[in-house]
Amino acid sequence: MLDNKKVTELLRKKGFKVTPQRLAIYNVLCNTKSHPNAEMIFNKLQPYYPTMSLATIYKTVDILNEIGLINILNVGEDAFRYDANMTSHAHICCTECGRIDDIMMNFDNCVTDVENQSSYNIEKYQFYFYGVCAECKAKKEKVS
Amino acid sequence: MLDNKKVTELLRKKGFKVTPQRLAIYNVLCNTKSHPNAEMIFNKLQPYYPTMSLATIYKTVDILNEIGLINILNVGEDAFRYDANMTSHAHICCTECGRIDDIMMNFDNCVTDVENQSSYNIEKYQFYFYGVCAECKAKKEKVS
DNA sequence: GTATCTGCAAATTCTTTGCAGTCAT
DNA sequence: ATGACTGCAAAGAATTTGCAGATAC
Repeated sequence: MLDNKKVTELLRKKGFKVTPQRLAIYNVLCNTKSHPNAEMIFNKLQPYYPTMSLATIYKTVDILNEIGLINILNVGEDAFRYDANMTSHAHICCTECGRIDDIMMNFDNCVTDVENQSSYNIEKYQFYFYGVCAECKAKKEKVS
Repeated sequence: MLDNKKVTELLRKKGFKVTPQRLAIYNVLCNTKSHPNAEMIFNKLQPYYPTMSLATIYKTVDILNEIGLINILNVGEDAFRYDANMTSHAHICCTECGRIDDIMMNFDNCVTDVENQSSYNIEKYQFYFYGVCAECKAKKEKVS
């Protein structure tokens, strides 16, 4: 969740150019909690950057991921989702409506355990929980 | 990891027919630890079922997943991977060579914590760790 | 000024679908 | 006997690639 000035510095330091598109895409990700996929980012920016293409979004999220500004999520859908929240946390997906929420919980002790048990050097992790969210639970009860 | 007799019973009970292809695909998954994708399963069965198509594999893994015999994994590659090990465990992926290993560790206490913190009913979870495996670590050291 | 970037279109790749013939029950 | 299944080919969908013109530096 860096401001444009910091993002600019970081992009330059890593050898990438700073373009309005790149800043805009990162800002979309900073200002949402919905973990959008490429198309959702595209739709959000459509009014402001009507000529922007999906290819630019894909190229940009790759760069943002490479320089450590965002994470790429795989919840099991056909499309990837993107997240600018880089603090250690997990995700929980509703199997009914598809929403994805953050679980702001730290699992670093799990990482230590796993590193001790395996022969890997662990760089990062992704935890996904699946279940029915409160809203969908309520809806289901109303029906039955 | 059920035997053919138990798989047969389960398929019938859930209203699916029992075919040699279905048993063969499940058996491939039971007899490997490499978490194959559809194409790998296809290649493995090619000598024995030379006319089997990828479509059959995709349809079958969907059914096996639906009746609780396998899990579908998304490690972040382009293709899904399949796992017949249904005991609670996590996966660790080597970012160098792409291998996927099991972490036979139980994370049920995390599930309880998350269920308490969120308003979800949790049905299942997937934990993915990413890092460099022992073999790739050794290779890298030799080069430098 | 020049190397990189954007945006378009085409290509690629994994997965799904429709359908005719086959098989399980 | 019949409803479900297989296998083929074609379709679908997300992502990547190639390239010409535009832009950051």
